[in-house]
Amino acid sequence: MSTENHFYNHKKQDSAWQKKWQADDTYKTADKSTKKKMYVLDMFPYPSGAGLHVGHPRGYIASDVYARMKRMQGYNVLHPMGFDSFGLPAEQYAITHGVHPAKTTKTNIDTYEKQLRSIGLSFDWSRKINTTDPEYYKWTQWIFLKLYDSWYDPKKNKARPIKELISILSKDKKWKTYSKTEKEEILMTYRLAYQGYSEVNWCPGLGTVLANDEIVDGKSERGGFPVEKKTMRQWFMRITAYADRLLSGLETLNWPEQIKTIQKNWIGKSEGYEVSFKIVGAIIPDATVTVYTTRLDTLNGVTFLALSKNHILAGAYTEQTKLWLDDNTGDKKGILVDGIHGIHPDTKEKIPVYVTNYVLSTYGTGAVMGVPDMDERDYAFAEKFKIPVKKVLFENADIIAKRIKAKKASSYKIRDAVFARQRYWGEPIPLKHNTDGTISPLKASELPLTLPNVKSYEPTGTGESPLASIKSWVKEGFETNTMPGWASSSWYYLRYMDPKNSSALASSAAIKNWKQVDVYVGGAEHATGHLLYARFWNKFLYDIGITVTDEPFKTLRNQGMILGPDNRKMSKSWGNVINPDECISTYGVDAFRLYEMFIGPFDSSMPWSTESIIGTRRFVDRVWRLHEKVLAQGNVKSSVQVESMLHKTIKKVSDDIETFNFNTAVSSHMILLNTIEEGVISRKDFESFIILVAPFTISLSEEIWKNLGNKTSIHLAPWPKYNPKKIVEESITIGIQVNGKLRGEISITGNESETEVIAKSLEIVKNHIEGMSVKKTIYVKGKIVSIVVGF
RNA sequence: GGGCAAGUGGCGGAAUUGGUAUACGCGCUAGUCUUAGGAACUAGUUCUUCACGGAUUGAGGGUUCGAGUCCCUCCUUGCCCACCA
Repeated sequence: MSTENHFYNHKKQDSAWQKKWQADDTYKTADKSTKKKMYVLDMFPYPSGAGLHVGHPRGYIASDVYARMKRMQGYNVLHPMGFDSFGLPAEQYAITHGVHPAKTTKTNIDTYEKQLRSIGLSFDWSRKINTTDPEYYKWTQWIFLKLYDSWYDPKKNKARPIKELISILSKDKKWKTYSKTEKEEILMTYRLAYQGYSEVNWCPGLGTVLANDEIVDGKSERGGFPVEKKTMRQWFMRITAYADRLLSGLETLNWPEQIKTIQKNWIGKSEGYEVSFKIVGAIIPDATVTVYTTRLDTLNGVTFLALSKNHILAGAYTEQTKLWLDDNTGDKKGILVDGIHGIHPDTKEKIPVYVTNYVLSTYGTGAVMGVPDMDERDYAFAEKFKIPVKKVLFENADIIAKRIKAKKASSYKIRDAVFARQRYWGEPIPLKHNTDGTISPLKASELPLTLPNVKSYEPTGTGESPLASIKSWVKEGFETNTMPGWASSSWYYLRYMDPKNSSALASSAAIKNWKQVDVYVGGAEHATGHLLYARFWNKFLYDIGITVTDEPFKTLRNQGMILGPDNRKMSKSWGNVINPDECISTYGVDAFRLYEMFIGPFDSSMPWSTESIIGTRRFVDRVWRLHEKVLAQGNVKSSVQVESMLHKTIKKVSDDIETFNFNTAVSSHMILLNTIEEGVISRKDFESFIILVAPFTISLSEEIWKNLGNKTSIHLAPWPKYNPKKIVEESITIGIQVNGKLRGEISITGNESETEVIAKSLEIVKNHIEGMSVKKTIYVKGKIVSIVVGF
């Protein structure tokens, strides 16, 4: 026997078939189809200069296996890929190397696309999108303008056009007396995209403002630069308007519970009361401090009021004092507000008022009633400032509320999202600042507002974007901030539905057809960023009649991280990065895909093993040899065990792919192969087996399929059907327990009566029950015999 | 400090959801074959014991005829949020 035929030539097959699939448009998605639709989406990547490591494709291969099975099960599958390419890294590279970000972005996209193609992912590449393409970001800008032109009506619980708000406001006679600027200022407090002056996370190192989720341990996520508080003019997204819907919508989603919990906590809804305390001695007449509390039942124990430094009654402070109060990470700090005191609404006692660092200005009312007897923080503060601690006499909250006229109120942790970066490589915000201070949005027909070229990509350091240094840009009055990274990724799933449309972000027919993403695959790290923002935008687009479902992603699956062989996160600095190109070249794309799926449960993290991948390569070779055997053999029937195992495997693999249990699906393939090698398989059953592995082993299956005489692609062949009648068990062996310990086993067909089985079992384990009496017998059909004995 | 996961051989892990724990794969051991090598094939491989047997799913307790799976206490690891009133 020569050995040559006995190894599968992956290099030849991989490249040949990939060319063929591309030439044949095998994976092209039909815009119109009578088949049921299935939208399977990966979180699109940000193409970095480093290219892919073996951890990245795990999610892509999983979604690909799923999409392939669905295609073979007769669905019209939308499975696209694109690139999220605005953002800091390309810009930082431009600063250090002087290369235009557009150029870097193009190079990186090309590298990524080449790598993704080599993994044989069944994307419809004709739908590829690139967020830095003006034809794409035109629609990101268009959505921004819609948000700018909308307000949230809490009564109708949806977004409405701003002109409808104006007609409501006009009913008030006062409205006409306001100047144009005053009217604009009022409207700005309603717009869903609005400009505000707010304390933000300013990062001098990056020269930009950051969102909360871009800060890790008080430092910027990218670069690790320090972050400080600064009050600046910003664009915001009024995501807080959607807080309740973002919360209730979670219940309708088939998402991992962990992600739902994270979003729930992030939104942070709590129910309580607002209580007003009269203030005596303030300059403002009839001054009150309203606090938010979830524990109105402890009102009796209030001995002080604590205000945040931004509270209207907090007073003016020197820069130094402000800085001192800014630090709210360590000890409790506070200043007694001289000359004023509060009045307890129930007891009418005088209580002192403090400004403290531990009360957040952005939560509740920015003021807290201090109950040192109940609350640890209040106690720590009271102890430090020698404030008396009063023993709480609990009383029903509703009764107190009625008596002191406290209102029920809800509070949320979620904050409006900063929607501006003082950087260059992002979508321009399509607005003009007029000389009178008002703002004019661009018309839809004026979009896209394209990003101009600049000489220097360096941030100005004054908190302005490099765009501020372009005279023509500033002269036109264009906004110099750009959009943050999450803008374009908040709606891209809609663009794939109709990626080349120049008159709408996608045609309403396409959106009606594809509706929403059926299965969305990506990392869990986007729980409070992308996944929340995209839900918010989708809900807004639903309100204005663009999308047809309230939620964008029906089912979500998170992939676990692949660590280096040393169990550490893959990184250049550890030198533990495994490149997929090398794996594919050594073992072939099929062994690589199998191993990525076989390595362990899809959603858990695990180390890459450079030796274990040989196991899936052996599987590939064994299937190849089996196919040679099948081609050589005559017309044979499958052995009973093989046929039975085949049908068990059809059920198991179909179920496992459906539920993303890819590791056990591959394991079932291996068990089936082991069974086939010990028996005989018919040509027809072998075809079923090859189809069953085809979503994993794409080239191998295709080549074998051709050799079996098929003219069309296996990847469009119908998925095998499971026939329960084919599963025959001649006999099964079950255990016999005596007092809970396994003492023997018995072979049964399953047709015996309980008495029969028990009688035989007692005979088998008679040594273990000698001299004792049988107290109880249990027979769980087909599972176990349990005998209880005693003296 | 709060919340959420998870702990099973030398390694990655499986277990029909309360029914014979360690499937599948890697590695390892022995053998077969071969024109060097990486290969392939056959047998074995949780631990302990020459063996009969015994023990075993992070530790301890409980429920049950029966627990990796359910309940309680504790330990360890990972992730998320951290003065949210």
